[in-house]
Amino acid sequence: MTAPASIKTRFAPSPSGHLHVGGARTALFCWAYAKGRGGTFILRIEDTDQKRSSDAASIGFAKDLRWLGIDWDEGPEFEGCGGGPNGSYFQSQRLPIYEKHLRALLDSGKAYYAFETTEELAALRDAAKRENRPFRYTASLAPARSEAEVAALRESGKPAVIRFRTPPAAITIEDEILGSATIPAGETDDFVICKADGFPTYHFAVVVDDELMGVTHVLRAQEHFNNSAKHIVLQDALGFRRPIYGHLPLIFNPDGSKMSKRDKDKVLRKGLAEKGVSAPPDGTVDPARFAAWLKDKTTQLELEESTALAAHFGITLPEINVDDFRRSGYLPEVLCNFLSLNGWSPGGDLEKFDNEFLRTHFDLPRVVKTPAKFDRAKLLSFNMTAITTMPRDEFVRKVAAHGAAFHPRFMEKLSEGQFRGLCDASHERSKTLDDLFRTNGFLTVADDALLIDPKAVKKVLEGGSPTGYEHLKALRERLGATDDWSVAGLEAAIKPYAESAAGGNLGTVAQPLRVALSGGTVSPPIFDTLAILGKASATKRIDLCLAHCPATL
RNA sequence: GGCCCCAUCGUCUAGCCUGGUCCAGGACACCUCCCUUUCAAGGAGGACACAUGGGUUCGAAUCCCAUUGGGGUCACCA
Repeated sequence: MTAPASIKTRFAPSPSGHLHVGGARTALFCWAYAKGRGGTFILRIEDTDQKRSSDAASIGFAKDLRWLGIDWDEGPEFEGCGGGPNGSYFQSQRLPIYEKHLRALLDSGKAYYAFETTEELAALRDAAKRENRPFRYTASLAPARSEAEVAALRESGKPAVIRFRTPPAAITIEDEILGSATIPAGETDDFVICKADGFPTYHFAVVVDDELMGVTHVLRAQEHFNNSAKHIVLQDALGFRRPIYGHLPLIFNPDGSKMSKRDKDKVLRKGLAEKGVSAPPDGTVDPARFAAWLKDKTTQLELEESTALAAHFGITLPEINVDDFRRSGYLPEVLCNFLSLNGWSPGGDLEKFDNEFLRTHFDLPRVVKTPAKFDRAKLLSFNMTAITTMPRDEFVRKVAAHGAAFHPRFMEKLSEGQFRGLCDASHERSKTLDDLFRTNGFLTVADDALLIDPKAVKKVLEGGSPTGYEHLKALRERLGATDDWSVAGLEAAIKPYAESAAGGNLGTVAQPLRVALSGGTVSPPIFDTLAILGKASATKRIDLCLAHCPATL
């Protein structure tokens, strides 16, 4: 067979925490590259670090990937994706495979046991640093031992790692995105390929799996660039093929810092400080844990804890992970589109496209070499365009699904008719699927529990001539006599009043109403707000508001 | 610090490979005005970049070199 082997890419996350947007973009590009060329896309779980990996994280990754519209041909089985002849796709379940190849390297003298403890290595590194020279581990650092001595040490149970005997030669990495780069001899040291706990290191597992799974193209973040040198020497030693490499530019925060969960902690600390919070509300975080966290800025809360705290205090945490963006009401297709634009472009002026377009157009030469700063404002703009241009029914459907998932209490309190009315009033002003829930809390509080912003009272109700209260009182009479509470009916009832009492300036009469109904100066258009609330609730709110007005009226 | 990589508006980028059509295009953000029922949105304008210095060339954003700046990496984490 001389036909070119079909293309095979893989996304290989380590299942700790949540799927980061950077990882999502890597997955997207790997997926698009393979699928656009009739190839195969693999999802492989790199769980060789026992301490950090969790099943929950693996499932979370799979879910996030599916939400983004990414499917995999081989990998863990999830919602119809995965399976395949090269399993297991969990590295922790492939230990015998790694051991076999480790054995071969050991037997041929290309790898050796090393017995230094973590502390000893740290001391060596420190010493090197003091002398201002780089530390590189080589076999010559360890005392010369005969085979029998090594065997005896092994026998005694002394912890040992296996190191690769890196050949003393320069290594050239051919990269489809960056071009080729040569790492000088001696830069790559005798790195560890098997840890003391018997698990292979990332370097070893990746090389073995990519070979065995038939991976032809390795697309990964640029932070792995130097690792490729290690992988190449390993491939040579094991007699493996060399895949084609492509290292993708990194994605940073606008200030150039790394996007990490630390960012959430920072915002949360700041928000809590501004609000003067010194103890956690019940049901959010354990008080002792909270106190410890507050004291030590280097520690971080669990994601669930910070999310609960932020929700309680109305603090908006920066989105970092894919599920953060989902929670915030971004559309998956928009996130994919925007992520693709960070590091790749189809050329020309086109920038709005879907995954199908990406699949058929993505290529390596057009990947940019420079790191990108993640611009949420532009993402938000894309999201709004997508939302406001979708059909109304689709919007209602998506908002309802979002509400069911993230705002069940809100959904319960609204009737179907009210919800539909709210959607009609909010569609064209929604930047996210979450906006409507965040900004219309006044709809779900009891009429007599509505808090009115004092600043709004002062400005809108007490101010003006006639005052807002006076308008409100007049409006209350008209509304009481109105039975048609449709948006059009309400408009017909109120507009004439605005004509006669405010010279046609609807704003003058709408704002007092808005404050009485919503407690603040921002709400959906006033006729919609009235209609959604309904006559009973709206008139009650106005009455309650009027009851608080100064006696001078 | 060693090694590797990179360098166009504030940001994401087009153009660069195959020098002239680029006094550098688009998008988001920003500014001004208009519209307006709050918040948004919308309409019309506007400001804004080839990091610097040397070459090569009739001609350079595009090719070469240096400087500066940025990033990555130097783990029994991936």
